[in-house]
Amino acid sequence: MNASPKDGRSSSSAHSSTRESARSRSGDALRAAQMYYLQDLTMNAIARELQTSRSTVSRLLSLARDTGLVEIQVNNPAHRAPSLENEIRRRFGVEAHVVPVSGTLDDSEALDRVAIQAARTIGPLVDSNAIIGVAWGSTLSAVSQHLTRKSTHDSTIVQLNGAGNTQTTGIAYASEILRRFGYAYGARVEQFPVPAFFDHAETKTAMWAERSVLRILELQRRMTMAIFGVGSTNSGIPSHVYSGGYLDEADLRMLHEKSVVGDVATMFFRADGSHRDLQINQRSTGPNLDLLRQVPRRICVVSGETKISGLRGALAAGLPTDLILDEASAHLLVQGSSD
Amino acid sequence: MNASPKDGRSSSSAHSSTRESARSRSGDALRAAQMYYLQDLTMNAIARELQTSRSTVSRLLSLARDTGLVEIQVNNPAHRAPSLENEIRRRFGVEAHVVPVSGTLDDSEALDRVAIQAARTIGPLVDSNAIIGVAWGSTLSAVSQHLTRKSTHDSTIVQLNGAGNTQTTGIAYASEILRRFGYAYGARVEQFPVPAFFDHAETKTAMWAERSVLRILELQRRMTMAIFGVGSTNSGIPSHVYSGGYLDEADLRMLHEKSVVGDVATMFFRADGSHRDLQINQRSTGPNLDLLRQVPRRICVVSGETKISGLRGALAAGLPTDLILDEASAHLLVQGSSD
DNA sequence: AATGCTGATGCACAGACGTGCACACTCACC
DNA sequence: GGTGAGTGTGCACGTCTGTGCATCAGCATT
Repeated sequence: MNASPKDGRSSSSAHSSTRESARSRSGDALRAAQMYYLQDLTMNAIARELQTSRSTVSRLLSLARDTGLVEIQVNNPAHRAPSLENEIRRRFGVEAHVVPVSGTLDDSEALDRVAIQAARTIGPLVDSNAIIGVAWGSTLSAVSQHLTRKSTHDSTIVQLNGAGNTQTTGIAYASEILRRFGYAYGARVEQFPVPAFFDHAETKTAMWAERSVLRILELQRRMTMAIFGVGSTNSGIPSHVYSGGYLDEADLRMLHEKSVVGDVATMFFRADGSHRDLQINQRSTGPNLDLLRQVPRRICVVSGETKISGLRGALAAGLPTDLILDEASAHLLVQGSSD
Repeated sequence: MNASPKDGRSSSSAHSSTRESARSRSGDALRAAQMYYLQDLTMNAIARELQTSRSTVSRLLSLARDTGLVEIQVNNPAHRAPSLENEIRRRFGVEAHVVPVSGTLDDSEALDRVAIQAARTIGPLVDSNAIIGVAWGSTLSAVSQHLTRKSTHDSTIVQLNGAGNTQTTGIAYASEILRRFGYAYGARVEQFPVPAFFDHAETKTAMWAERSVLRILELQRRMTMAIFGVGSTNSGIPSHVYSGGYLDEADLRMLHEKSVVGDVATMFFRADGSHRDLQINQRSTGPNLDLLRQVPRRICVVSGETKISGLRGALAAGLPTDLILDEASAHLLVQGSSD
């Protein structure tokens, strides 16, 4: 990053012990973080030692947090009674992270809180040399806004499915989502410049032979992690995909007729997880679900009870390995399904 | 712990979705911690959701921290310029954790801050099924007072060397140190009820064949981690060992004559790390240093510039794998030794 | 030299936080 | 049934912390 060459002037002859060890902003941030979080000094005390003002220390500390210098983990001791997490793991075979939210919140606020916690949960899982597939949609957009930075080497963010669409332009936000991920983890960003759905399956076939597309597909094949939400057909507030002009009337009718319950990255499935025979998936640019299932870590973020039926389908299809969802939905999930 | 059966009174009849999921104190602590550290809510907001007062939330949060529910790490990005840590690793082959302290602190305060940070650094390294050897002395005493709890299964704390001594009684604190470690990590504590030094090497030989002693030695052989300070002969403030009545005049003279620079767990060594020919070690109850070197993780905590020469010896002898020390000492350490 | 721009700083204030204290409740023992 | 120890709670207070604002230094452009 900012390779400030100010270190050359080590000098200061025999400066007893204070000595300007990396007197850079981030160096100070590290020292401040150690003193604050590891030695329990107050910001005032730190300011004195760093010879600066208390408010600067406050800012240094938020820098340290935002920058990933400080990592705060909340570990859920697995050995608690029949916690929701355990229950979900037992029934669906996925690692669950239940986000506590009081039931009386409006949807967008709940989404926001799930997103914050999701972002912080994902952080520690990101490694160097990772290839991270990222979908788009309101959930992922919210998550992307709360990522904390963590510098990695040689990581790549790759778009899971096309976002193109004739009607709205607002969908430039797909690339915005990717950009945020890339920024947070210091990773290359690989967009997937295709529409969400082709009009004709043949076009897809043709495009899938193009080298520009093949490069993306190859990256997707090598993904080490995938992050996505779910769409749900019966959602009260329909997902982007269902209302944003991606699908026409006929498509929607067809989804209903074929008992589709939801989608992940614009690949649709039924309640039992079946999907291979759905024609529309041959026009979708999302990842082949069989391929997706081979990604070592597949994180699904869900907020809102209306998405439950879509989520059930995704679970039946074995798509996620990790599930981050709000408490109310978690309750519904375990209630609705028999043991 | 306190299995308070107070849950029976669920009350509030059909409370829509709040629902008393594990409405125990530590359950609330977990929820509060998630909301505070993962969702950035204020304590007030959390209090509302948990239907309690803000001050209770404050207390829940400190419980969560003390209890190890919340873990705060400060990671030092290795890829910074010639940091002290890197320099020490390169020269001495140990992982260094330099504790920032302004040079103008009195010794006991510096020790305290090194100890706090040491305690927090050690925490994440402790695992289940660990066997942790712990020495005693002023440094370890300070560290033991700041350990944060972390529940483990089936771990053991084993005393590294005897603490018995005819003169002072205050040495009951050796067991106090162990007790604190045991409490913090939920581990069994195995004391080593022998004097620090035998008067006659033969007594040690005899004792070392006793089954009670063999049990401890066997545990020591299987240690997964050892934690110790260093003693330094030229220390201005002499370590306990050198002043507490463990050694007589003749012993001290001998240490000087043989060019002993310090000790770890009452096993002495010279500046070059040599120790096998020191007679006194045959009367000491500390662990054979060759054996100590086989422990996978060996953490040495040092505060105070007077201990540098002892520390140099310990490094020459290859005793620590990890070194936690204050900044001033770290500077001295790298300065004094040629590249 | 004057200019505007960017980013860091300190000040001051409002809001958030930790903690001593008094009180209420539970449980165990008399 | 009474009583006392132990524990958890809310209140109130003083301290600690985040942040808008004005300022200033550094730097590039005119």
